[in-house]
Amino acid sequence: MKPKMTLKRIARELDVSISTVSKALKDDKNISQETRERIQAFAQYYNYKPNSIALSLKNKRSNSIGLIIPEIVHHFFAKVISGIERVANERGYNVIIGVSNESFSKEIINMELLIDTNIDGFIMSLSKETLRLRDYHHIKETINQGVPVVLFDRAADEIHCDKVIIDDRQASREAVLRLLETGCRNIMLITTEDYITIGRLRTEGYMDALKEKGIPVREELIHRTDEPGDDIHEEEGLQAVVHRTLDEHPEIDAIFAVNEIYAVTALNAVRLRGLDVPGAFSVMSFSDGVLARHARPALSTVSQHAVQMGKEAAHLLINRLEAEEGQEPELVTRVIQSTIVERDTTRKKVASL
Amino acid sequence: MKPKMTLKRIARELDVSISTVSKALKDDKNISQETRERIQAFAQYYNYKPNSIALSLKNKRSNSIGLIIPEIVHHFFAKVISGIERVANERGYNVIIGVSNESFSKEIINMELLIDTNIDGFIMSLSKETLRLRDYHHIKETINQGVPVVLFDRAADEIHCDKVIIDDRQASREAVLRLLETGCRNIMLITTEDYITIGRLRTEGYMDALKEKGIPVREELIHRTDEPGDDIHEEEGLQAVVHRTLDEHPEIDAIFAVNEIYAVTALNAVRLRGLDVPGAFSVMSFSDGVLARHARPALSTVSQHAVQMGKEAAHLLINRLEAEEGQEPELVTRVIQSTIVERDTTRKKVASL
DNA sequence: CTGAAAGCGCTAACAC
DNA sequence: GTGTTAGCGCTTTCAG
Repeated sequence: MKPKMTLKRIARELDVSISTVSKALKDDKNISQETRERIQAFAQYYNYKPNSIALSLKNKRSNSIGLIIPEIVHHFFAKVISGIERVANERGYNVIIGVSNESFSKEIINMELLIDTNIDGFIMSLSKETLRLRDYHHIKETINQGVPVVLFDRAADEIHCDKVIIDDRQASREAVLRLLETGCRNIMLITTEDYITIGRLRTEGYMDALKEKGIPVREELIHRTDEPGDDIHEEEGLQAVVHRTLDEHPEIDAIFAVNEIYAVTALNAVRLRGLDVPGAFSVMSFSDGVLARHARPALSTVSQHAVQMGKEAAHLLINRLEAEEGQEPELVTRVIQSTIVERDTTRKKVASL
Repeated sequence: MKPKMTLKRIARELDVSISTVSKALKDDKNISQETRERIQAFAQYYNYKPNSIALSLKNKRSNSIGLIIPEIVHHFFAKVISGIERVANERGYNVIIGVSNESFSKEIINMELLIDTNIDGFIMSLSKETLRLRDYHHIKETINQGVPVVLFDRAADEIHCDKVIIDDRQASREAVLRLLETGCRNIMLITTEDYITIGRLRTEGYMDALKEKGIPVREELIHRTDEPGDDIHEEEGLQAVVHRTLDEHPEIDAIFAVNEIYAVTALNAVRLRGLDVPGAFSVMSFSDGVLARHARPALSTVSQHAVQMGKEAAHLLINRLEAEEGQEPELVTRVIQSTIVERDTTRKKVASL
């Protein structure tokens, strides 16, 4: 293990002072051409790299950004990370991850851990528990301490910071309109409890679409699953719910689900009943995973452009970090456009209502 | 933004020296009980936290570990990360990620980037290109420089370091044996090119099982897909291959695939032909994703225990990092047990051959 | 043109 | 008991 090259070592070897080396490597014109070249060649040869820790200590910035996500084994978040990681690297930043596991306290602990690591700013998506509790003091404090935060996907109005979200309500509305346009009339909604902002917004979008077309909203056709989140548990439970609902309301001719897992589960239940999808029954879903693509029939979805979301978030944060003192950009909320991907669980658009 | 508490500030406020503060906070008995308490109370009150950058500079270790993975939007890797992240956090380390994107050069760039960040060690899984090129100089050099590396999943014999792998050959053998035991005789194999170590090992396991049961290996039943890796492209291509192969060899009564995507694609092709799964045709696959669980019929798989793999890798690395000088543990290769998860694409075990 | 010195926050050996 | 000092690697101001 050869010891790391440092300014000190170079200085000693070349019999100059440390500061001369430092300047020479910065091509400071105060140093004679000759000395500069000698030092640069030497540094080059020995592959000198400045010690980033020392730089951090000096500059009080680490060029690392903290990323807090609720869950990593999750296509949506994985894709967001990939977007973040890409632009962060391009712009010279490292990404340090913390997983809150949907827990309020773990979210806080992780933030503290990362703050102690001297990250320059945060990109995060709030945990479910945080959203339920509506306790955002840790985030507000962080921002007050001068550490910028960018929220993505799961944000909260109460927190004043840059945000990257999709217009869930609008996207949901469009998806439901699409179902209506292809002739569906009785659309069951599978969503989350309302404390999950995005679930609520998607529910509202569903209602918007119905109202827009003069179709009454029937609470019986709305199922709000509680815990399972987008996790796998309780899949059984959801299947049962679908069966029961379809038993009670045989007029239902479509299901709109706020996430992939719900949708695939529902789709399987529907097909088990021998219903023809998409001939007699349609299914549409929000999604960002592989599940939709590989389900049979392949699931039509509202795609969330997760990677773009990550990129956008990273840019916002880094722009702010690199802004001149007092020149910080205004707080913005970027809305990422979502698009409907028609696959095989919906009919092609035929006539307008 | 209140300025950070530092030893210096505490010292100034309390009118003692910096080192007294430092010692007091460490509860050094050399400092009088009284002074200690006074200082501790003050520090506590102002929420003093040592600056980790300064500590890193002093100790020459950052308590961060670098994680290099080929791809993040991938269930297997996401799960591994989650395992790593969990034990790293427990043991007081941060995880910094770099994604090689299956590229040799990006793998190197990422490693350099992370080394410059002064990470204490690496956990990594080799990119496909690296495996194909068999060029491991960057890793060997890193190890030589005294930065420990733990390889998981995609390792190489040539590299001397701790490894966490699954016994792919053995696991594959068992999976194929299982198919044979449930009465399958003509098993098509969908695998990767041989330069992907794990693909090759799984192919060998397939052969082992056949030989063990006295069944000749027929190259016509083995399909080695080239690029698509476990990515989604070329799915069409694979479907076609399956159809062609089944046309030419109607005696085929099972497919064993080395990953989920291949398997689901094949499964869909098989079902499109009207074959009864698992009645007349079985499908089995390696997997670590959600796809298998949600496919219909749900796919029987060899589960890879990715989370455990991550945990194991993190422990190995941290143990080495924290070993006393000269007391480093022996290099080990941990083999993670894989298990067969019987779902609905295979028949229950009935009789032994 | 070059170098000495201070400082970023912390620790540790060594004085007093 | 407490303080001084040096040092981790680097930048930057100020002298020479």
